Amino acid sequence: MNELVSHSEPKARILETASRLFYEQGYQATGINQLIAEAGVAKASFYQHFPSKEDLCVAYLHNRHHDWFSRLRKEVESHTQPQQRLLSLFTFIESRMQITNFRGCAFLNMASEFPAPDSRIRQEIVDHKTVLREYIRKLIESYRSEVDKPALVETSALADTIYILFEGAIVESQNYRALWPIQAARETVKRMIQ
Amino acid sequence: MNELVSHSEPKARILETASRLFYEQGYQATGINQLIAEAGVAKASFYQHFPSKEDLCVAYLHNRHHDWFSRLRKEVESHTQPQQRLLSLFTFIESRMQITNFRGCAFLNMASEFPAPDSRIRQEIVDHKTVLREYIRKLIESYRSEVDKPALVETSALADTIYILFEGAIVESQNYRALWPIQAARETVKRMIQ
Amino acid sequence: MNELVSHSEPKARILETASRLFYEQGYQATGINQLIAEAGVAKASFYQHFPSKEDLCVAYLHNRHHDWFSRLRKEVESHTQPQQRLLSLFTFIESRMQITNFRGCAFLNMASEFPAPDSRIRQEIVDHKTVLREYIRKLIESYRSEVDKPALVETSALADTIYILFEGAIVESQNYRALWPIQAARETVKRMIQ
Amino acid sequence: MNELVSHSEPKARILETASRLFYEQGYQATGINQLIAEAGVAKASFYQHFPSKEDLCVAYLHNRHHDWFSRLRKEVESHTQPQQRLLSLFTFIESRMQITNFRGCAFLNMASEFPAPDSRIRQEIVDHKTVLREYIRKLIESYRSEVDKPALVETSALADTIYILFEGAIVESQNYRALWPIQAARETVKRMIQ
DNA sequence: CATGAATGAGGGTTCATTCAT
DNA sequence: GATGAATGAACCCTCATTCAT
Repeated sequence: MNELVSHSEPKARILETASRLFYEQGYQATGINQLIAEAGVAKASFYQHFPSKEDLCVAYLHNRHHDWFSRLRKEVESHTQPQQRLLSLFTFIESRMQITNFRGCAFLNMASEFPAPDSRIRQEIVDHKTVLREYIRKLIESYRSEVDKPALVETSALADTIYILFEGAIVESQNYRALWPIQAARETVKRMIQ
Repeated sequence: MNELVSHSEPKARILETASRLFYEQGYQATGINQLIAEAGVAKASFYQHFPSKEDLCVAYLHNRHHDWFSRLRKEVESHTQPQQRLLSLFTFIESRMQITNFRGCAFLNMASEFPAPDSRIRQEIVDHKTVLREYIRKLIESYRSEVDKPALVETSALADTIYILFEGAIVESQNYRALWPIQAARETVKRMIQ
Repeated sequence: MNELVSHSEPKARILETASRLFYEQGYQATGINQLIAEAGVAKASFYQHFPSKEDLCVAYLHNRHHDWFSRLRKEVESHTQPQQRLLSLFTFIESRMQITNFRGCAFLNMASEFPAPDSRIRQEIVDHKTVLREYIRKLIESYRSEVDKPALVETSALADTIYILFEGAIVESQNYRALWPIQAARETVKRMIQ
Repeated sequence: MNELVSHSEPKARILETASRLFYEQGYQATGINQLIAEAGVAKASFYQHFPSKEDLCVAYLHNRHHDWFSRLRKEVESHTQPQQRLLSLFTFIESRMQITNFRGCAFLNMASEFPAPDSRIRQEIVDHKTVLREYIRKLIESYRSEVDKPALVETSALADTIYILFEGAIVESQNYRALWPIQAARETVKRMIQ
């Protein structure tokens, strides 16, 4: 076996390699040949595990959704105060953006390459964002149930505002390759919930 | 000449066609062959006007920047009240998203396909967003100079918040193929500047 | 076990499936993967029963020869008059062409895909046709021994004429997807043996 | 330029090579890689001239139809007596079978590989055979208008019989790699028209 | 005896670019 | 200045076969 490649199972190696390449280079810029070369797998082996490149992409997004969310939850749940929990959303992506060299959101990037609205890939992306939006809404609910502060806006409206700030912060951090958009969004949220 | 093709100059036809295809399909998904076929131009003619596909992309972004901004300014300047001007940012993209079938921001979409930070393409994108960010900052300054309201946050902080809401609203409207993210952002801004 | 798959023995299932697919699609157009999938057999199991695709093809032709001939004999032997027996050759293929949606002769079709003259596959085909030719010759002999009619041509010459008409009728029925070539050949034979 | 290849135009070289390979090996057995290698043409050049392998096949059949027919006509028209003209049909294929090493009819062979009845390829094949059938019918008409012999069967019936004998002779000559089927068919026709 | 994973070679097709005219 | 033919590299995918279990 090629000693330069991981000794994990082929299917796992393919998914790991795809996760890296799709994220770093994009979907279309990543060819099957590069993918199998870096995964150390024969071409037909790849297609035994994934019927098509698109199927691999769906698996990648599905996998990434769980990875990313478990990381996010871990970060959020390391805090106990509702306000801190909300703010940790931004601390989390601040850290992620640095680690990923400001590549941004894997899901939004993928959506840019898939204009057709009804593809399975777009569905995975919407599903991911829907879960995130709901997660933020629940953090707001917890905050409001614990913190005694007059509500100027409805919970769901506040949640969507924070969700949109969160998303905007990611794409602008990616664009400028800088952390100020995330920090600005966090400060705005801090004022909203203090 | 193909009668289905515009009679404008070849270079202009190429740029018009590229604008449509790059935006609707993405950069990588648009091949040179499709481009010259739909532009009604010979292949060598194309390469005489644009040394490479990447050069065409730069020209496309440059061109689009001016188009988009002139449209935005026209919309904003159709209002006189500072608050209305600010809110018209969101009215504008609400309209644009519907017209473009929720394809989102041409610049952010392109950035997703170009991870390399130092490319001319990324530079065009950053330039565009920098101008937009500054434009919003100036709208805030006008608002604050005309409206007598105690400032809770600095002008530049408010400007960045609105800028990030603006960007987040676009990407989420694109993602969900819905207008609620734009409307939610606008309502948030409305509360901030009342 | 896949309930859609027959419960016969694996080897028999493979042969049944191959008979259908090779005949309907052709040899080259039928992949091993499709074959084992539709037969409900594992890939390695397939290669245990048939060392290669070509071996399977030989078995298919061998098998088909016996099937086809037993059907033909049954049809022919349902008649007692020598003339009727001869004409039933054409009635038989008229019926077969309709049942098989005008796919034609399995052996001639296979020969088209195997130009190399010395292959085992070509040998199977020649063997089949040789038996058929001999069968027709014997039908002629029976006819001549029973029917008292002056012979204008030698028995073997008449037999070959009918054999060639038979073969020509099949390929042209296949070509035009029509029965008239078979009917025309039968009428010609009828005149020859009246 | 590769000195081993003809100096004719690329498109012509492709068609010549395809004519040889499709006929000798079959359609499916001939890969694009082999084709372009033997034609001495780059892959993309091939696709500039022929949008697909199927298109090349259609062009091949069309081309072959004209070649084959002009050869046949030349042979037939070298005779003046109607009977000789008819019999020269068989002399012609007797010669052709030897030249082509008993590869048989390019059109019938191709039909074996294309079961789908509505393909353009099948249409080319049917068109070819329809022209041939009509040609034979006209030869019969000429014969009957010139030769004073009581007609036992209708002209069209006789024409179809000879057509079917012609076709049967080709496929059986191909099968046995022998000339006797053609000679047998010719003798039969000779008796019918003497 | 049966299996599913793995393979190298090749399938047909398209890519962005260059060249001779 | 404009053209269409030609190119090598790469595209995604499937082939018949083998091997370890």
